[in-house]
Order: sequence, then structure tokens, then C-alpha cells
Amino acid sequence: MFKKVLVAEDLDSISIAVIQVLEELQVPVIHHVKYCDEGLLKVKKALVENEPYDLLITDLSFKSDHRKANIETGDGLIEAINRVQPKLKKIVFSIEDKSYRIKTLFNELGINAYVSKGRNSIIELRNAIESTFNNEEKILSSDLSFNFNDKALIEIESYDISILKLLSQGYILESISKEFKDLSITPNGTSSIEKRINKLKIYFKANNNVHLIAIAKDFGLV
Amino acid sequence: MFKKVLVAEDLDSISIAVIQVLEELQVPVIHHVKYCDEGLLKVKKALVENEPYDLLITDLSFKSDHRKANIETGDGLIEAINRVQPKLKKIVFSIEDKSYRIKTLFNELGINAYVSKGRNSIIELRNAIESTFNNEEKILSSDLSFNFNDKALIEIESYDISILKLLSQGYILESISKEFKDLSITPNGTSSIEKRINKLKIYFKANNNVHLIAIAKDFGLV
DNA sequence: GATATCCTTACGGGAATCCGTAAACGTATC
DNA sequence: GATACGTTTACGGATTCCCGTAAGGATATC
Repeated sequence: MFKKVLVAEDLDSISIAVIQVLEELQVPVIHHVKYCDEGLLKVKKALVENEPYDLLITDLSFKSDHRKANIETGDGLIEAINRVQPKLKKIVFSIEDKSYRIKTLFNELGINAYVSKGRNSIIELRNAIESTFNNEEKILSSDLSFNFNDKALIEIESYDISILKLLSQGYILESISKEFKDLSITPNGTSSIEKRINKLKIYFKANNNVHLIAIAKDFGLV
Repeated sequence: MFKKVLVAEDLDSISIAVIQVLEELQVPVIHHVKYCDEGLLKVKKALVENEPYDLLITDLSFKSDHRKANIETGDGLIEAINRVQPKLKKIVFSIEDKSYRIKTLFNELGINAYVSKGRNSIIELRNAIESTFNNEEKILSSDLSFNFNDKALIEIESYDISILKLLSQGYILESISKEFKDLSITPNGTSSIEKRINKLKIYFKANNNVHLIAIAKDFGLV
């Protein structure tokens, strides 16, 4: 079993249960952080001291509070860790259940397992830890039934997300076009952006831009 | 201390910790349900058997799954329980931290305490349970710093929420007007609704309707 | 190099919004 | 009943969105 595990989870009500699982699995060293920044520090320190972690279990969303944080999300934490210890095994334990979000975690951040917080997630988490230890790949908790080959949501790319983000911030077409030109994002003509928004509206069955943003928010895209 | 407590919480990773707290407080009977419907049933059954609960601890949001549910939220559960056992003491334990939402819980559903899930919420929950037992009123966990007398968000009333809801569903002004006429909600002229949307835009510093809905989503108003 | 194809951009008319002003209505007061 | 006041509704012009069509540009194929 794993020898040294780091848990990044802000809610104490949840970390208690996660740590309990690790104890049951007889993990000798279990560390727990409530802030992403702290997590990165611990990983770096462990590397320097030549006693690196061999597993990270992290949440995705962290509450912000009075402390100013450099890294605010689990995504960010993983990204930062990938730069210093890319081979660290990573399990994400989060409430998020949107296939788009989860796929990018596997494909772009190289996580080993995703466990969705739910009614029977503790046993799922336990299984995921064991499977990860046995070098299985792309482990998904069983309540997530989407297919990895499903192209549907992969088609939505970062370009679309950028448009949706700006729309949700109150930008009008012309401003988006200008912003894209400044950032050298192409295509950036108002027409092209308009066309793309149209596709999104068809895809999400949205009546208008207001509706579209409401749906995008529900999907956790922005 | 309380003699019979019902915990309504779908996430097993959280309920473990909540139940642990109740055990530490020496509550002799602790029941736990993962679905709202089940919670209502248990409360009714306990009443019939003349062994009613004396405390409810509930989450607000419950994941939906294959099971078809009549009550889908903690709000709904409390509302239903209020009809059969209005004097039952109620603590809400949720991640929600929007003052608007929390105020309505106290004012309209008569909850006794609100504990926000956070980095030190278990001790807060424990305190809230004890305070509730001692008949203290309107207990808020300490990380929620808003003022009960703060008028700001109280001004947003259900009429505004209705407008925002319909907007977020892709309705145009005229359709909203028609819908309001059907439901006998007044005022229902397109002009009045337009004016109200304008006020909301000013209030939330939104540039346009798209922006407004994005903000409303963030605030958890719709 | 001619042709086809795809992608990007431009343009224009109609619909919905944004925003200010004014009329109609309801209620209270005298 | 006349007046005043606040709320609701109506109207109109400017802006933006919406949606279709078409022109311009790049690339691939022959």
C-alpha cells in the first residue's frame, strides 16, 4: 500500500472520513492540508527532503476566506504539482459530476482516478485508492456512467469557454472581438464569434444568450 | 442533551463526521437518511409511535440519482416537516454561504441554527447543537459575518426571483409578461418587468441581461 | 494554375434589449 | 368629487442581438 499520502480538502467534515479510510488501509504517513498553497509547499518540501509523497487525494473547489491564496482550486494544485513531481499519483475526490470537467482532468492533468462524492463514495474512494496502487488507469467511481469515448462534450473547446466566460462577464460581441484581438485569439471577427455562439446555442438548445449562459453555469463551464 | 436526532445528509463522507459529533455529545438515538423523502417518513413514523425526534440536522442540496424523489432539497424537507411537527428544532448544515438564502431559512422556515460547512465546521456544528439545546435563537456559525439587520439582500423578493428564473430559462420580456398574467402575478406589463430588471442590473452592477443571469447564478438565486 | 472546399469576415434586415419620457390607473386625502 | 402621489403601463429611439446570405481568404487536389 501507499506509504505517504497527502490529502487536500478544505471541509473538515469530509477530511475526517477520508483520513479514516487511509488509516484503515494502513497508510503509515497521512498528511492533511486545508489550503492548496499549503499542499504545494508540502509536496516541494517532501521532495527536497527525499521523502516524496506517493499519492495525492484532492478536492476541486476550495472555499476562499480571509487568507490570500495563490492557488485556489484543486485543478491549479495538480497543475502546480505536475511541474515539480509529475509522476505523483493523483486521485480527485469531488462533488463535480460533469463529464466535460472530469475528462479534462484525466486528459490534461493526468489524474489516475476520479471519485464523485455521493451516497456511497467512501467505499468507492477506498476501491480507487487500491486500484491506483495496482497501477490501474483512468478509474471512475461507478455512479459516473459517462463514456470516455463519447465525443459530445469534447467538442466544446477552450475557445468556446473563453467566449462563454466573457459573455458571462457582460461583454457584448464587439468587446469580445476586441478582447480576442488583444489576446491574439483567432478567429476574432464579430461574425465568427457570433457564429460560434450560435453553434453553442444549438448544441445546448438555448433560446438566446441569456439562456445559454444560464445553461453554461449549470454545466460548470464558466 | 437531545434524545433523538435525525440527520439528513446524502454524502456519506460528511454524515460520518456529523454522526461522530452526535455520539460524542452522547445522543442516545441517532438516525441517518440519505434522501429527503425518507427523512419525512421517519419524522411522521416517530410522531405516530409517540417517540418524536427532538432535533433535525439537514443539508440543503441533495444529489439526484435513479430514485425518483418527491422532496429534492433540504428546504423542501423542512417545509414538509413544519406541517407535521412545526416545533421540531432544526439545524441546517450546508456549504451555502449566501446571506439571502440563509436569511429566508430563518425567517420563512424557522430554523434554529445555520452552520456553514467549512474548514472548522465540526466544532461549529457541535456548538450550534449545544446552543440550540439551550434554546438560543438564530445561531450562525462564526465564519458567516453578515448582519441580520442588513437590508441589502432582503430587498430582493420572490417577484425578482421569478423574473430571474424565467430569464434564465430563455424567456423574452413578452413571454415573461404573458406567464405572469397566466399566474396572476402583478405587475405584469412588459414595461414594469423591464423596469424591475433594470433595478436588478443596477443593484448587481450588471452590464446587460446575460451578465445579470451569470451573477444571479453565482449568488445562487436561481 | 484552375477548381473545390473550408474557414473567416462582412453586411443587412428584423427582433429584442436598453433607457428615457409620458400617459393611465389606483389609492389616499381633503 | 377634485387633487395629489405613487405605481403600472405605454411608447419611441438607440443599441445590441439574431440569423441568413454572401464575399474574401487559405489550403488541398488535380
